[in-house]
Amino acid sequence: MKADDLRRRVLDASLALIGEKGLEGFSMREVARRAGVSHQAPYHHFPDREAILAAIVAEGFARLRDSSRAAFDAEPNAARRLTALGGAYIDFALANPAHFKLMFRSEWVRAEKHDDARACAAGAFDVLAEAARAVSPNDPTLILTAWSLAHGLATLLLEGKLERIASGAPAQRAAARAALSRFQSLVSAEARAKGG
Amino acid sequence: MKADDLRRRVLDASLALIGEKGLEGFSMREVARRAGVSHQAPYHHFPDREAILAAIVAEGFARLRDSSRAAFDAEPNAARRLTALGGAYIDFALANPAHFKLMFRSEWVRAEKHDDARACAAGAFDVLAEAARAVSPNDPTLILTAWSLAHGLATLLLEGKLERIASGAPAQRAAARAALSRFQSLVSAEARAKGG
DNA sequence: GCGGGAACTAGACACTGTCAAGCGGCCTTG
DNA sequence: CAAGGCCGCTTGACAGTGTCTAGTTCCCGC
Repeated sequence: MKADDLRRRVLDASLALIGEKGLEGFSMREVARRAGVSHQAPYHHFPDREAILAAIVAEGFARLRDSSRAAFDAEPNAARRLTALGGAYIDFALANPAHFKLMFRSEWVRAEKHDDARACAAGAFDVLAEAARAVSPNDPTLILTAWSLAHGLATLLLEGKLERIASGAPAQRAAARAALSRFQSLVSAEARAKGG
Repeated sequence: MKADDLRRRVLDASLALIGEKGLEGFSMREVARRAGVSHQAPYHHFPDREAILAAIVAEGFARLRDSSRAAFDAEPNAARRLTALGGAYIDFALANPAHFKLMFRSEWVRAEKHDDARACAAGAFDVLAEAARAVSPNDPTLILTAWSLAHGLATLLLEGKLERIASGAPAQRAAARAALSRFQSLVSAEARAKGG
């Protein structure tokens, strides 16, 4: 078998399995079965079950970092850039639900124990921090407010908890976008009030 | 055994177990062991594992509803009331981490499938909706923005993801409070701008 | 006193994650 | 070319899980 070929196959099988059956449907042995190997073969590439999930977490943070960076570079206006980052955050969560859930559920992966996951997470965070500083340099609270808003929207959306707000996934997605731009206009209104 | 005595003991043992070992440490058989009964006894009070967790979810939403209502009644000013509700939301999450996580993680409990959990959730939601309407009656977006902010803060706090923002749990808690009041001042500034 | 059901126990089954041991082929070294 | 060793993988085992099926014990209404 090609070098690390099985490693990649295991990760792909894991993602497919989680996509089909949800996080609780993930199982070492089922992954091995889907990869067409014995139930112990994956242990030659990952020390244990959590290591597989940690690799997915690292991949997730890397993707989030990259798409955040792309959104950052595409929008020159500082206030709109923060909103664009929020949109990228939500888009990422919806496009990679398995990754996203694992990234923020310590009962599945204790991300801080896995070096590459932590490094990728730091990279993604830095983009957001830079964008928040560009809006108001001396305000450490803005980054937390913006992040929490985007994170809350993404998790509630992903868990289907917004049925009471809007009916159906597309309407919920639109509502989330509206909340983001609402936040942007709140920030802008404050900036104008201070400025004039 | 007294009627429903074991039912309560099972729930308490479950919460204690989750508190000690986390969600992933929860096990039907260990709960039975701690309740001092055979591994099958709990099945006489709950159809399956998820039903135990669903009962915890219902209890959680009931508590959240009650403490939200208390916060609502204690604060007459509409804008400050929304912030107070956000504070109550975060306090609830920190005081009942096992409840809170289960309430919003569909891989453990599909809350919508359990009637009493759904009813209690609706009750809690109504308090928030009423408070948001009091701030601005014709703005369906405000409730989602406020809820998402509080929810994002609570989950990030609970998962220990704010280490990059502030070091140590007390500082992170303070940062979350700051984000909430920052949001309140954003909303107030907008209201003044519109008013004048 | 008796039938029936409710609360509980005991045993089994298929499944899980992981440890230990074994096997075949390639790479290095002699 | 032969020998040794390691790497990737397989097989088998073990303890633990959720849940099904079958008992057992005890109380309550007739």
